[in-house]
Amino acid sequence: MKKYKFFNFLLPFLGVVLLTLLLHWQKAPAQSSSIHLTMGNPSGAVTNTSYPNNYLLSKSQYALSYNNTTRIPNWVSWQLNNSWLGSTPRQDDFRADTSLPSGWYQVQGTDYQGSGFDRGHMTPSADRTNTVTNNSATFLMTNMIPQAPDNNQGPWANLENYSRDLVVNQGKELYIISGGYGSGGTGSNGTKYTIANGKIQVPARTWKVIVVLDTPGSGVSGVTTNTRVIAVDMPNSQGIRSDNWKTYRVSVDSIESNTGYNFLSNVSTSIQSVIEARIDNL
DNA sequence: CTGACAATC
DNA sequence: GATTGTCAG
Repeated sequence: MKKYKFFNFLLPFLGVVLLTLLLHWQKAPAQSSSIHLTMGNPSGAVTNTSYPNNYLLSKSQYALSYNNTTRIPNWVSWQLNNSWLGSTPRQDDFRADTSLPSGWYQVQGTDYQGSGFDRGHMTPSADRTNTVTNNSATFLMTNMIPQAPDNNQGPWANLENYSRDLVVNQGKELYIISGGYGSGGTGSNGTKYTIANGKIQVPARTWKVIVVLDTPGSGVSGVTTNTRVIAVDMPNSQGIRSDNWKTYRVSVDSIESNTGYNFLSNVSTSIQSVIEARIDNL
């Protein structure tokens, strides 16, 4: 009898503990737990097949909003710091992303062949060289957009190299978001609006937003009105190969108005309004 | 000139 | 795997 009385005494406490755990478990999926979405979720993407054109794919290596109409990501977002970098060689295993919801077309590793467009990485292979698994993940076709070779291998690649330099040689931590917008690009076989028999759309422009944190690990609170933000918007076209990426710098505000996305939404609006209006000039 | 990175065939 | 091209050191 004594034992039962003791249990009755404990019951309310047990109830509170269980309820607290339950609430936490329910809340967990709702928030963007991904480190790659530290600065925000630009389109409010959710992992819900009711929104096939803004479907959140959250991987340990990066997060993205997939568009099942264009068959390319709306945006891809990833963290870049020293811990992601190592000596793993490029895996080159371009392949379909089988994690897409069943019934959706899966862009094949071969779908860009003969199109005149590169399978342009959003999260670069060279930004994930710490393990074979992480490098290989960048070759999933959901991380690709059809990119004009002169864009991808020219100023776009140079900005990627510059970004890694900020991490390796200046100790920065970056939060990067990139994608395309508009319709119709000019690749090595001319202007196209779609490739792969109309299955995949070709964007007219490619854009990128890079938040440069002086203190790795400082997160959103490391962002001040002095924080450097590099944003670029360049044509998805041939003929720009030898252009300096710096000539394509714009404000985050201009990319927001062209894409309809809201960047850095986890940063206080008073800081956002300053750093999103500024055009990088370093 | 070489190595790293972006690719294609 | 071989080849092409750019860039940084």
